[in-house]
Amino acid sequence: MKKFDHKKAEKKWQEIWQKESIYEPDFKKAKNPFYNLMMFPYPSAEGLHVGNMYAFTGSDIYGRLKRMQGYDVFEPIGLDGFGIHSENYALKIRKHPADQAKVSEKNFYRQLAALGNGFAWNERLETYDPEYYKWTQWIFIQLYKKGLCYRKKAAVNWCPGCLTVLADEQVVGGECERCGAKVVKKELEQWFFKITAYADKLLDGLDPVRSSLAEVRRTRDKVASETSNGIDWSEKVKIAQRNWIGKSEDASIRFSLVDVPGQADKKHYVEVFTTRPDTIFGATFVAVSPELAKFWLDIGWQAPADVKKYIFNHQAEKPIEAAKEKTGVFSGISAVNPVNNQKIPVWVSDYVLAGYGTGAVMGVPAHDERDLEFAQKFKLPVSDAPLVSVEEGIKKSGGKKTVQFRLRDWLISRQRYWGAPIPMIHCTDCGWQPVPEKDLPVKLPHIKNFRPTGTDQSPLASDEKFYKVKCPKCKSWARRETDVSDTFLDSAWYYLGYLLKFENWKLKIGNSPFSNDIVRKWCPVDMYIGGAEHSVLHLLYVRFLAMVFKDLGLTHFEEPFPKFRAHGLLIKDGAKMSKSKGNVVNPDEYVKNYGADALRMYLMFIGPFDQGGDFRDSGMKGVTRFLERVWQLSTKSQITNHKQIPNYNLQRILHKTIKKVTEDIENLSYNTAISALMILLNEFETNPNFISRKELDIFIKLLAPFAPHMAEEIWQQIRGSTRKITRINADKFKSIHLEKWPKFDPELIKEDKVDFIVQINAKMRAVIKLPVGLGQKEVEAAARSDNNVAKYLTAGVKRIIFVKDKFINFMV
RNA sequence: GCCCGGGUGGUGGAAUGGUAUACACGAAGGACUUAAAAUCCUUUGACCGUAAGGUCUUGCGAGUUCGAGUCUCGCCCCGGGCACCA
Repeated sequence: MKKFDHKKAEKKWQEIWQKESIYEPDFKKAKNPFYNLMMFPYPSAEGLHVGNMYAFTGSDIYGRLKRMQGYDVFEPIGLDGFGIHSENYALKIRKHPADQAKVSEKNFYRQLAALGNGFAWNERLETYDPEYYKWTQWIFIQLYKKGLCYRKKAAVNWCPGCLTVLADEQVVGGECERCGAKVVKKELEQWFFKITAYADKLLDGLDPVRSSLAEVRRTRDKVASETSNGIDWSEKVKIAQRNWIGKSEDASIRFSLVDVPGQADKKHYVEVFTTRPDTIFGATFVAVSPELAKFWLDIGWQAPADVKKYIFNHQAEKPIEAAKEKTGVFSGISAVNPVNNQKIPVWVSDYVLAGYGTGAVMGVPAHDERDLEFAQKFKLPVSDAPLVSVEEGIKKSGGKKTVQFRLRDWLISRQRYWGAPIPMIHCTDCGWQPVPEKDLPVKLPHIKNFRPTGTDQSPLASDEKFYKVKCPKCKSWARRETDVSDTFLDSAWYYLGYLLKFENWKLKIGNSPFSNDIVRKWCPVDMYIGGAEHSVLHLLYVRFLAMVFKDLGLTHFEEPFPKFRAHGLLIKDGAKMSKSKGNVVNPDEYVKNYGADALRMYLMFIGPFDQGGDFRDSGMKGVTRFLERVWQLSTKSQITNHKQIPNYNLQRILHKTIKKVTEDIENLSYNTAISALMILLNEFETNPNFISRKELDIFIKLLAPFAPHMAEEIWQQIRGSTRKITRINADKFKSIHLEKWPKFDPELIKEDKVDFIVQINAKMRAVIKLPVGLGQKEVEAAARSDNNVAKYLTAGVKRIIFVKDKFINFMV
């Protein structure tokens, strides 16, 4: 028997699928639209990572099930090609990012095509395409006009590696998410998106309490997803977002200040911020952040020299570090505790965070570890004053309840080259003006010197042709903003971008691009799959923008992804894959040697999709064997002979498998779905004479989402000559991937006999086969007649526990 | 420190409170072959036993239950996230 030629078959079907557009939904006429989205990759020049393939395959299998279940599935693909990551690589290999993008794009699409996924290639997009970033810029302007985008001088995160500022979300453990350099704080004026204005909404959408989905359901044209309790997301990711937004209810309490040089006592005050107003009687000092102290200096405080020095030392660039040794200095000022009129010292200390609460805390060493540590270091008293209730603490101190969020506004500007230019113009007379929408896109010029400057200026600041423009308002000379926007802005709306691409980018600026029928029909996204590492980056930004779009009347939905599932991480031989370890798996090699189908199946068989798995070369063998056995069985001549001998047992296993595979794919439990297919194949092989074409057809359909090429090859071979198909007879060709997904017959699944477990004192002593539905008496009799059981039942039976069709337990 | 996941054979991993170790890899033995690869068959948690059968076993220790990998409590270890957020 001839072996399956995966190279030939994969190439052939990929071409035919594309020619026949079998994965292109009819956007306008589709009756059951299903938007199956996978996080698009940034095209690293090293090529597609096996981790990408793992994620894409998982998403594709789900999409293929839905397609066969009769949905009009839209599974788009694109490249998140703008941004620091791609640019850093271009810098490293001394190539212009725009040139490198072309190379990466070609390579990536080639690799993606080789996977055999059901991508809608016509709608593919790249974020660096001017047609795309025209709308990225348009979105920026809409936020600006709505007052959700502003410029502010602030202590921001500066990456000395990437030579640009970063958003809080992009600083991981004090290091740059991209290059790993230690991030420092720098005082700079930057563009921000006011994501904090949506903090409450972002939080509420996660929770079952106030379901924003109810609203979606009312307004959405297509069938609402089955979720009724907030968004249906992996709990892990919801928790991460909840923590990142970090809502807490606190109190702010006013302490009047005394001993301020040259000022009357109690003329000034400080607001301290606390979650523990119940501990206020134990306050023995007040601590303020250096930043707040600096503000006091600015408004006229005559501080002692050492205090000034301390404050200024803490304004400089400094690395973000976790829990270091606390430092501080006594300010000379004292504060009065409003509950007992005690005079306590005010310290300036770097353990107080400027950006959270009021930038001042009351030190209660008896009830707070950090306060205690500080008090011990500086020999401050520790009071044993008793606790009161929270309410009493607030009431007696005259404090007020406040709500705090940990979430900060989204820093959107970058001092880099490879991004969408921020569409703003600064005029000395008129101030900041958005670029008129008709002038979009502001094209990124192809400049020679694209290297980051290391200053607070982007490389574009050296291109006069770019920045020297007329003010849109007064027409006098003005300066264009030369920073570009964060890559995460590109990816925060791409799911809508695919739908604009369907219209060939033809929408005119001035009309709302997102409120058309197509968006109404296809959004929100039905199933979103991606990495959990984006829990507080991408996934938060997308939700934020979706809410803004809704409020601007651009779209009809608030949550872009009612259903999201995070996939796990792939490791190699027990260790994380990394370039430095040299253990990164390149899918090309495996696709070439084993075939895309085999690699797909192996990746999915390796472990639970949401938990990831350990890639071992030895594991490829199992699925390769399996597929070859499927091929051999399917191409055996007698099966095509319509010979059918009724075999009840085989039917039962077949229908059980339909049920299991269907449910497992729905739950993304691909590993167990595959094992069910293996069990069925084993069964087929032991009963080769009982299989007719009907059984084989069902099996091949169940296999189709996992091994799309081989399934198609078998399907078409059974139905006639493949030679004809190669020439494509469009009238006759019907892909297996558009066939109906098999349904199981509940009657056929029912067992007529059952393995009855017989226990004596909860220890299993026998398994006896009995017809289903027997009562306790019959089972007891059958059990007693078993020799091994009988020998334990010589003494009297005290009690019998009986569960129908399952087990019987004799207590002796 | 806090919040999530995990811990099951030699390995990856299965198990609605009811036969623990499905499926696969690996290994051992056999068939085919001049030989090897490939393929096929058998065995494969540990221990005792010729066998029938028995005992033990899901990180550790308790508990609930007729019955616990699964539920509860207390630990230990691994992975991930947050972290001077008052």
